[in-house]
Amino acid sequence: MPQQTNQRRRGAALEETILEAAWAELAEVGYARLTMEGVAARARTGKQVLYRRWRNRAELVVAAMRHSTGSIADQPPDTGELRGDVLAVLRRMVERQRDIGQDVIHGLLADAPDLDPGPFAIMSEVMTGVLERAAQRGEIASARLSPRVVSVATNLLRHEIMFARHPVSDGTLVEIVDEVFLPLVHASARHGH
Amino acid sequence: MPQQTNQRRRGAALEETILEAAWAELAEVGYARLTMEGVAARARTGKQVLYRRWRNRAELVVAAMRHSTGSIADQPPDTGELRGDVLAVLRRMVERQRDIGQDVIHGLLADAPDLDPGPFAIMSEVMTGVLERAAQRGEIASARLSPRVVSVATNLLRHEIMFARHPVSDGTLVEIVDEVFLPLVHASARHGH
DNA sequence: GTCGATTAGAGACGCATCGTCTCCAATCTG
DNA sequence: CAGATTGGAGACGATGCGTCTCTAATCGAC
Repeated sequence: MPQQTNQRRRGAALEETILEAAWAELAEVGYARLTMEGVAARARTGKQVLYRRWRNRAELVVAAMRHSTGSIADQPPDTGELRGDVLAVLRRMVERQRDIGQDVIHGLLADAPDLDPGPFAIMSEVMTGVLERAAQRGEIASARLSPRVVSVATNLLRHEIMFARHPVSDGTLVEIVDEVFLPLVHASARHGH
Repeated sequence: MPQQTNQRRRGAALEETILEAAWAELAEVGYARLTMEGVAARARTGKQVLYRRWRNRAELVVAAMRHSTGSIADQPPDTGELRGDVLAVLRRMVERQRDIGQDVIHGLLADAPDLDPGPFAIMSEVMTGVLERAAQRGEIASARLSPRVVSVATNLLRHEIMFARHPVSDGTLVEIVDEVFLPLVHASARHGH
């Protein structure tokens, strides 16, 4: 008779299982109905094991998101053209929204108002990079724009994502870029800095 | 011995009491910890009376908000100048945010994703009015701007309200108006919409 | 005014989930 | 091998949900 080791998981391996269980649960029942007991059951472990690692649902979900989706900053776009780059960034945000789900964003905002704002601020940096490359190509006079202008496209899109009832359409992205972002970039050039 | 009528409240009077109780509860414990039992207790009535009128917490809170705060559309600003009018609108939004509380907005978004979007769309109309009056004064060439541009200031502010950890500063409003909204309005004029 | 219809006031109920706690056994460390 | 750590499982009290039930106050029709 083969030795029936129970193969009890621990440490990192266990953590991985839990985060994947949380991610699956999120996809299946959504944030509002995700429960600690549900995740524990799916991961075949006890609640205590979850609470040992994360203080609450919000923290667990944030960890699961980090584990299962990459950062947009990882692969900056490079289409060789400012407009294409900006659109690419926005499209990636929309894609990410689809993966994560609107209800998760709403839920996290409600549950964890003191959430780390880092992941939001990072879009500013991505846009700064895009603009700098456009300036190097000579597409725009200078990348020295007001931070407000730099982040206007990503902020408008985030607003759209928060309040729209349907997935944000590509047409919306094009509007944001062509009617708001690019005109502002060019207007700034005209008036110096 | 005076007749001791119990003065049992009904109908509109009772409803008023409840909405005020909900509003007070909201101010005292916030949305996340507002409970139906709490509101009922404060209004000295039973839960059933609440559930007879509103299907859930979110609906009750929305009703309480409507009852206790006016609409921004009620008194359109008139400073005689486009910039002043837009700033006045944004300031009123901030004021309203202060009255209502960020956590209420987050909570409602999470609890009632199918919330009536009317109250949001209305800001677009307010801005349209402001722009039309500016056009009549001859301040701008035409009020026929892209809807995206018309609502850019209010949308950016709403984004700020959603994600900012502190009350939105007046400086932020000025930035939105001077660095984004007005440049866009003028740029549109140049290219003739 | 009397009388039925309505609905306020109060709270019990069953359910779900929270976050804590307890227990035993599997696994790791030395 | 022995002791320490941690996983697996679930009981526990607390809380609040939304429903239901019961009595009594009030209303409207006559």
